[in-house]
Amino acid sequence: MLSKKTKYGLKALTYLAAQKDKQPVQIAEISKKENISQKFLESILLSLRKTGILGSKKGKGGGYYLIKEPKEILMTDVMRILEGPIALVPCVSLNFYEKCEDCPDEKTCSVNKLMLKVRDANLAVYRNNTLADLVST
Amino acid sequence: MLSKKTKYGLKALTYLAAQKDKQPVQIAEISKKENISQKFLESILLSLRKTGILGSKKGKGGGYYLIKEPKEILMTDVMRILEGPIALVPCVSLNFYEKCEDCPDEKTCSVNKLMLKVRDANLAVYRNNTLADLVST
DNA sequence: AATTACCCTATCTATTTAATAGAGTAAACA
DNA sequence: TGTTTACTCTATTAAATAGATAGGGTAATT
Repeated sequence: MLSKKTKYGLKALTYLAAQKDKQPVQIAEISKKENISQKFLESILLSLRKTGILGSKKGKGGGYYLIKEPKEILMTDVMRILEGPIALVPCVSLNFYEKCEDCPDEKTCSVNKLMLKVRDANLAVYRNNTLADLVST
Repeated sequence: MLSKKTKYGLKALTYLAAQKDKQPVQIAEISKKENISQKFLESILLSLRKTGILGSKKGKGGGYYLIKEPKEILMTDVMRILEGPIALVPCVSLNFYEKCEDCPDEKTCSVNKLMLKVRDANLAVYRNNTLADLVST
């Protein structure tokens, strides 16, 4: 199941991408328009800023804005920041690889075998989609 | 993240599929060989039996066995039983559809848009893989 | 009839998710 | 320069879920 964090994050990013100008948008505005708890949204936008997806401006007229063009923002990056590893088990993860402690041999492990295919399929989707693809035209 | 329930279930099914004869295999044997808590495994195998994947035999010489040939057992069915809906959000689920309460319009929802593609990609994998594909040769 | 192994219910703990509160800090503008 | 505005951080809490465990009950073989 997709976490609300990811859901909210995607909606917020899409909202920012749909802006005509590149003026900062206040958290309160996004939270209101997209039905998201403001405080929760704060932490989500913060993590997107710290990982280089968003920029922020303080003071009057401040808010959050996209650093790059929507079509330059890959879903692989967004999903890894918001949802964590794309792989469903650590032993098939590209960026967060870990050996399973209970599994004697990855080569013959059926879970590993299936999840490798699942990872590749998901990766293909996330690599072929950018934030621009999520904005309704 | 894949639940341990699914992980254990897949390993148990693979273990059964790898049997030469079709004699029932005891829970204790699978639990020992695959490093799975026996009680937890009991409940997993039970749900697989109730959904028509496994058969069971009681008494001496009893245990669990596959009802169909491994290549007839689709991963779509197995995953739905063990892990639940394949879709990451209910609004794109084929078998468990539900409207999102916080989303005004699915047609313009960016989350819906992305998750639809993710669902299709995952579905393709699960439809093209059977239990036979998980057994190491 | 006794054994074996499935079957069911209930409980418990740890972890994670989601939401909330409150205080602090930095930048913009008058 | 000071006030406003809005971002930033820490901590707390409630709810849900996962995972594991215990113990007893029941049905089918031999």
